[in-house]
Amino acid sequence: MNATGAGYPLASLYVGDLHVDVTEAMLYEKFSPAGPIMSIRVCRDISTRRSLGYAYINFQQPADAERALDTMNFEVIKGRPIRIMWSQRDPGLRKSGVGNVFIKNLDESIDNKALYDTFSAFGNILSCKVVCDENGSRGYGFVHFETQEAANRAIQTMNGMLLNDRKVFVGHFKSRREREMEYGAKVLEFTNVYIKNFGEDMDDVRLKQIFSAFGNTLSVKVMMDGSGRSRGFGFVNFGNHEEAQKAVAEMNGKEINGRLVYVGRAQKRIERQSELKRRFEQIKQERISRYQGVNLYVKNLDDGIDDERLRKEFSPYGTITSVKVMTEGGHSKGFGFVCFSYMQRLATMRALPGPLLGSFQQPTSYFLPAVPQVCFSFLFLLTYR
DNA sequence: TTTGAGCGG
Repeated sequence: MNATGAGYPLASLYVGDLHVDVTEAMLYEKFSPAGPIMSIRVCRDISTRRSLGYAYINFQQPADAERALDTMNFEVIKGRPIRIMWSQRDPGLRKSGVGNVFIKNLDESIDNKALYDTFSAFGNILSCKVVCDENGSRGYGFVHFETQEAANRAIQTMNGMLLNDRKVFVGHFKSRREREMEYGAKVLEFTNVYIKNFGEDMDDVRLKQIFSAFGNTLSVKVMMDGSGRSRGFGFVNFGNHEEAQKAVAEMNGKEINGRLVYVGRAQKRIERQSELKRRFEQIKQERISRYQGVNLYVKNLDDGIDDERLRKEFSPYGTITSVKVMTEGGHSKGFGFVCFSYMQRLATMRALPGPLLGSFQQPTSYFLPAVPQVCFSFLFLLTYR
């Protein structure tokens, strides 16, 4: 397909992936050798005038535009390879993703041009790119063909082939959403089961005995520490999902070695990491909101002051949710925390001696000699670690 | 390990 194809403006090129500082003048300099140019426009944000990273080059002759596309694609301006396509105002093909191919495990030596040349054997390419960062190729890229047929040919021929000694994956492009859906469907069909809390007295053979009751176990693994002792958890992979599900349904919460065990779908490492992270964030958030503006830091405490005494001294000011004198080796470290319930916050502030009110604005320490044997200083903490 | 962005006057 070329500029004479249906729907293409005759001699207009779309140039994308432009550095924001690229100007019409720079583009003119780059493209004018290909032939007489009618107009060039870098598209800009209407209010800020900042470049949107793409431009149009309108040639007088379609043949010149075609030559520019063939010879100048991926040329570098301001350190960035430009990506040239025919101007195609109908977004249908771009949006549908038909003919879009994803390639991974690319050798770092394969750049945009090499990818383009390799895949153009299968049909007309609308757009092509190797994804890069500051260190060069990230080893994957995209080739968007004009037709599904060309994409199919490319996948059929190239998937699993060696490209500069690396076996590349070539498949239809899938959006993040599609991939998540696929993964979700796979998760629902899990066969691998995770068991924890069965203690040290366990090995593969025994675990297999227990879980064989639910079906055919393809693999059984009790995780061990360096000295060969059970770490209290392991995995059983079943021949099919129904067996795995049955094992979970019947064994979760049951007793093994006198302990209540957890039995559930085994997660991938990535999945588990993200769940742990999420849970940690949630706990942190709860803690912040629980203590926000209500926790008092008390320092300069006499050695004899314990939790009990601290609570007694502060209880006239409101409902205390927790009191803690920090200790080390059984000895007071001379400071601690008193936490009031949120509803008590204002009342607490009003009840505290006048000069102290100022301390709520800034993390300043105040010395309060009026209370016998106990010296207080206050500052409000936003968070409590 | 890695599954995008993108169409004016």
